Amino acid sequence: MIDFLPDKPIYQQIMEKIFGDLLKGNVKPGDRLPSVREYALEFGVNANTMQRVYKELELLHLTETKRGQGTFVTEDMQRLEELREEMKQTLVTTFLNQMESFGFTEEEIIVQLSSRKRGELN
Amino acid sequence: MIDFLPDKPIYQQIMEKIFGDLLKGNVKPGDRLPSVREYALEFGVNANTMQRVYKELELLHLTETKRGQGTFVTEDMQRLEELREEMKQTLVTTFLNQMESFGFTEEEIIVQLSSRKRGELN
Amino acid sequence: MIDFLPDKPIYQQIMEKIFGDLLKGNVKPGDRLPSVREYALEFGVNANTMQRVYKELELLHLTETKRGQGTFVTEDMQRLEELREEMKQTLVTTFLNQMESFGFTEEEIIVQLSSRKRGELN
Amino acid sequence: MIDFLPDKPIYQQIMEKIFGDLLKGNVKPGDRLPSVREYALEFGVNANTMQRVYKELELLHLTETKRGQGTFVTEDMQRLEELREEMKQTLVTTFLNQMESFGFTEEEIIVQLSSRKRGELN
DNA sequence: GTGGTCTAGACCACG
DNA sequence: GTGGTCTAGACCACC
Repeated sequence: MIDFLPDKPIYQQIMEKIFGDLLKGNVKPGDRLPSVREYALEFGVNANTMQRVYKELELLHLTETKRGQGTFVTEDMQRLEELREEMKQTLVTTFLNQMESFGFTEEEIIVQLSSRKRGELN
Repeated sequence: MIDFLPDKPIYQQIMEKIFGDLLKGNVKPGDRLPSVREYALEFGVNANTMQRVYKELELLHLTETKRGQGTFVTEDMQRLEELREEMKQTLVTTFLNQMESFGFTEEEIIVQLSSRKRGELN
Repeated sequence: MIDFLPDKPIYQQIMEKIFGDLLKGNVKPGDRLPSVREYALEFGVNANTMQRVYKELELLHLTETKRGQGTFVTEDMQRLEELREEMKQTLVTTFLNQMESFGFTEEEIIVQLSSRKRGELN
Repeated sequence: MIDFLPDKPIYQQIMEKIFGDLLKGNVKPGDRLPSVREYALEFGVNANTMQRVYKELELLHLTETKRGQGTFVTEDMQRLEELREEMKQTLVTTFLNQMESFGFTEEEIIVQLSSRKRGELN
């Protein structure tokens, strides 16, 4: 179920997965997340690696940690929406910049996008 | 003119830039590329870094080294086209996978893409 | 009314609050303090946490526990005065050491202190 | 020369020391800081601990790390000044809040401050 | 049981 | 040689 890319820090990949779960609503605001040790087992990583994941999530104000009780998803919906929007813009902007830097035309981009979507979604 | 992202290998960023120049036609097949030292100066990087760039470009068969004469862009147009297509697919696939993993809907993606394009291109 | 700092033990924060009440005279020597359970409810913390608060207060000879009757503020005024003086010195010394370790000049300290006081007190 | 307080993370204490050096001007903007390994030796801590120190300093935009070259003090003097001012305010505010929460009068604070200063500076 | 800190040591990517 | 990642395992503070 979990296979990490070799060229990207594991803790980042886990962060992104949890972040994705948050944005997709799989995890609700206020929910208690699994403990560091539980997640470490589930993902097959060291507890310290998970520790770091939670620390970074907290820096983004996505989670709050309550001493001795666990880690909780922020209830600040606005912050969540902000990050979601920010992420969307960043991904799209980065994508378009890359395409442009490699000289792909707008038409090519559209064609490729739609062909991929057909392949995926139909 | 050159500002490297801190989170990506410099040699890769330079590779991408040269690759982009190739794809965009700024550099023509058969053209002689600047020497390692020239480029190292231009980009303000270590000569070893440029060495690696050229090595990797050669592994992709994008360039050929002629002893004592310098490094030249491949004249194998087909190879160039192959890589161009491959790159296009990779970028688009990666982009869509990311968007999906963060739970963005197809509609959102379209809206964001078109709004960005308007901002950029008009 | 109660919001605990995340980076400091809750039991210490509660201790400081009660200590402050003592020093400010909100609570008089000989007064009976609320029971562990009452305080636990009021502060919204675990009863064990309050237990610890009382234990530490007793170690400081600030309170005395009478079996079956509850916890009472010490009537030893001298002890109270001692602790008050001690606390004052500790706080001031710590403050000055910190300011010094960050290289703030005596003048800066004075200016900042007086500007803050004006803002607060007038 | 270095003795760490037992009740505060070592990495924080080191951070504060370096931060203090920055604010005091012992280290100039643009200066290269000792490497992780050098500092680890000097402070007698693990290299990972120093790694963390540098990471946190970077989050504060106090340092910049150049791949394979080392860690450098930011040249953004404004950022430095900002943090200095912020730190000054935070320390003073925290100090006054604490004194107030323990019921010390303004006069007591002034007396204690000046007596400490005499002890220290004359 | 929870999260947080620290150490020791290995390995990698980069310049 | 530089910083960065990861693991393994110990120990602590808090609830």
